[in-house]
Amino acid sequence: MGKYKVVFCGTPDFSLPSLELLYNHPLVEIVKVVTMPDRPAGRGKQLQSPPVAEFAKQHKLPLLQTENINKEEEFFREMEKVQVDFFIVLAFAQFLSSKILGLPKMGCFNIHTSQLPRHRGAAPIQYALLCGDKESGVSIQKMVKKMDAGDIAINHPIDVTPYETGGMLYTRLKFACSEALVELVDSIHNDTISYTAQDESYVTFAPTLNRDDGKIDFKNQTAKEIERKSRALFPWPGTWTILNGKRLKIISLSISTLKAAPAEVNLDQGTLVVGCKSGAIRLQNIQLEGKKACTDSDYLNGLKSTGNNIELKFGDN
RNA sequence: CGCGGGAUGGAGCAGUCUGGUAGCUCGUCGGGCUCAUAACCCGAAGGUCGUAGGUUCGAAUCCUGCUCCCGCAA
Repeated sequence: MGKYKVVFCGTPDFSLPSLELLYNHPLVEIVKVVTMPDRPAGRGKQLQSPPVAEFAKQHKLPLLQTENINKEEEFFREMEKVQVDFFIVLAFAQFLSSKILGLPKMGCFNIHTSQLPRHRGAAPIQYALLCGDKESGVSIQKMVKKMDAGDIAINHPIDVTPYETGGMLYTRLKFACSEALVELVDSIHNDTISYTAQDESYVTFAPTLNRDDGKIDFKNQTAKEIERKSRALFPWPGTWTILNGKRLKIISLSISTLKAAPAEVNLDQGTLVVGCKSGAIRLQNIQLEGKKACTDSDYLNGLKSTGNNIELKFGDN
């Protein structure tokens, strides 16, 4: 019996463990890797290849970089000819048309980093933490035209720790995806695959986050909300606020027992404590724009060298 | 050549515009006070001011090249 002919669609480093697993899987032959085009990125806007493209080049896998997979006629005909068995789609950032969805014999499988139907959308990892979920996981669904709404083939739960950050959960799920993928290939191979329809009444959405979502408003958010947000959005997109008219990145913070009026500071213990709508937050590690990250006490020590009274104003204008 | 900030004893900063060989808050070390302390008091050590060159009687400070770090943006 021949290997399964598989197309892998993905873009960032998050896709790599799963791609690598398929690459090393004895039952799988990767007939094409599809990813986004090279983009100018970073300081100086250098052109950079997506990690998945790098991997494909390095291991001499057939690679297609495209802005829109649905418009790649040649790719479509080629895949039709080789009779692809299934697609694996993970962090691809493109929609697949129904034409593509119907191309492979067994359909297209999407690996999603939450237990569907909870947290459909682009940012399920952060939303799990924002919502204070005790459990997260990986679902593999058979893709349909509606976003993240397909029947579930594999459900692979993992626990969430109370101190978990977005980055930590991201990393754990990155590898959990490849484990779920093993289960999927197994179930296909043993012909034990079964599908469960999603219960639409439990659907929640996790829309794309951007930098503005990381803004903290001490007047209108409680300490508890801010603490959760800080963990959920670390390290991306990160949380920040405006201090004395400049952007202040907040690397880490904790809930403080000290008291302070909303958006007012309390420096009584040599730490930077800011009052919230309710409760107060200590900003432990902060980074002023153009500066390196440092602790709150380092920052306060530095302010004293100016000799002036320390005035710290949080918020806009 | 996308925009911008920065590099000063171990840490975070001031001083740069208006050149005259360096200061603040911490930390460290020694001593004192205290039942004790992350608290307080006294004292000390520690810096070729990122790097190369230029201007000058004299450069952390003005000019030029280079390296590294960071915010925005993608």
